[in-house]
Amino acid sequence: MRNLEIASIFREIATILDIKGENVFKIRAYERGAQNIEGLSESIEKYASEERLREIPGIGHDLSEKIKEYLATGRIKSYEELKKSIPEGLLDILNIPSVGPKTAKLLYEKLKIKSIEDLEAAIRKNKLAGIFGIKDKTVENILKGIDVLKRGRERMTLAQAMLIADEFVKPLGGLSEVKKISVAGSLRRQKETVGDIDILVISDKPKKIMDTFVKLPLVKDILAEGDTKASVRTKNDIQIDCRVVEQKSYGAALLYFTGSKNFNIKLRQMAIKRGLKINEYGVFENEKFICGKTEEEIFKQLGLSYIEPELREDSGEIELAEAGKLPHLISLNDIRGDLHTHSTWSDGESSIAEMAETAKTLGYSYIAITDHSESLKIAGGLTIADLKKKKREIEKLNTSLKNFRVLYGTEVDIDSKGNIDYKDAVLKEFDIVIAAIHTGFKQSREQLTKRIIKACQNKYVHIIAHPTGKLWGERDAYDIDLEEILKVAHDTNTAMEINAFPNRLDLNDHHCRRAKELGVKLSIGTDSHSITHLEGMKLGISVARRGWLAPSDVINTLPVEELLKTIKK
DNA sequence: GCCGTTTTCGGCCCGACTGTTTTCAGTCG
Repeated sequence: MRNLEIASIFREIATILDIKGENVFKIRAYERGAQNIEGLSESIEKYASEERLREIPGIGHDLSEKIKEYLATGRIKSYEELKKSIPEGLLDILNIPSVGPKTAKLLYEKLKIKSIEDLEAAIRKNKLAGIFGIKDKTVENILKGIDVLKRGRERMTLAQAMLIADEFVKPLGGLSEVKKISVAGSLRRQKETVGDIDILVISDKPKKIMDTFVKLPLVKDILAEGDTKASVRTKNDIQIDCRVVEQKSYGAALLYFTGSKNFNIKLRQMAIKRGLKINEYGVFENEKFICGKTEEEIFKQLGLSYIEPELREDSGEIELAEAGKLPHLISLNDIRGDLHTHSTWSDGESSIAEMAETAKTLGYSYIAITDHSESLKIAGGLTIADLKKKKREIEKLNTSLKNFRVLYGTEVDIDSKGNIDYKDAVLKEFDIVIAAIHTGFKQSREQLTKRIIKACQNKYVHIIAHPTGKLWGERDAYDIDLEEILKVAHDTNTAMEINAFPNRLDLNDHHCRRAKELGVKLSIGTDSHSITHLEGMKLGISVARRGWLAPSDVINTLPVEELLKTIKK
């Protein structure tokens, strides 16, 4: 899987061409190629070996030749030469907000500035001031930009973004001048990480909205403030953009502001073919306003069925919408139970009864209590004696619960050789067994893959939990051949988990889509360690929706009897 | 560099805000 390597090379080529002042469409062609390669759910090697590279949108003759060259030789000659044509550090300068290719080129040509360090030194010596087109304000913005870059804010997780967005949406939404307010951008598309937060407001008094927005308590800096659009940076260095439009443009603005960028471009191209123009104010024929109040009417105007925000990536959904064949996406209401939770028996903070009670209030009809297994001492893994007591507790609880069932489960450890922590005789007592890797993350790709495959092949393992082990901001995914694992999962009727815990979200959307293509069943579990975590299901749902999953792809949409029948091997 | 139901050349999404050179290029989304 060298998709990301190739995508990042194409992106870098685009950047270098940009600095060199090449044709903007050529630059865009490389960016588009990179984007589409990143979005593939199969490995680029597979496309190459099947002579299908040019089926990838945006990959034509030249780019496909470069991909083949890279796969064969490990390098791309023209790229190496291109790199030599500009100083190495110059690319870093482009990462500074407010500094683009034109400025970078100017700085290099006039002052021989080749790196961020050079740039800082030049500013200290007051050398920038003499350059045509650069004055105090520009220098100030560059300095601010360098500061932001150095603090290196990463993208935030979806859960964090939701919380921060609330801090802006609630106070703004309370204004009498606000008719409607909505988050947009990658947050509305429910991406697993969010770069900045976009807020759309409908109002006839944009000035009042702008004034209030830039003065909210969380705001540290105002990056830009116009009549209908403003950008601020919060105290925790997050950029928030706010845009105000009139009611009649709500749908058009929401569509535009939600993106993705490629999705918008595709829609606007479709509009042009129909003699129409789309912008954030509406759909226009010449200068005549056609529609724009709702997203639905704009899609309809283009001959498309409604496309859910989570699907808007230009990765095939537009074509399906044209044919009226979009998948019916799963939603939170479809979930009938949580299949991954912990109780006070291991490292959870709530009792089984408390967990069950809360699950009931969420409208579920079952919950699996899947405490850790014996070898995971640090998380209070259960001994065989513990298991007997826990099972009795669950049986007793189940006799008193109406229309609800607690499933006797375990999250059993897969050891470094791929063995399951409990013996088969113990495993077969459980209603549901999920298996997971908690140690030995640094093993080779072969070893790790083998371990998980061996777990799939165990007759009593129903689900593999958090299959890639990724922890956002803490730990990268461990190196596994997921494609191979998914194939075995399919053959052994083992479900793969979407772990809904806020900093896991593992599998991701691409993995889900691939799993679905291969006919692998998915399970969404919250990995709750207290009753307060159970509501995290919505994050798992967001991954599933972005992964094109329908209710029928996810086992915990089934009634309990059917669920147990389905998972049986 | 890509692409084609206005096809193999001539297009390529569209607009807000900023700083500055005061009419517009650069940057960003």
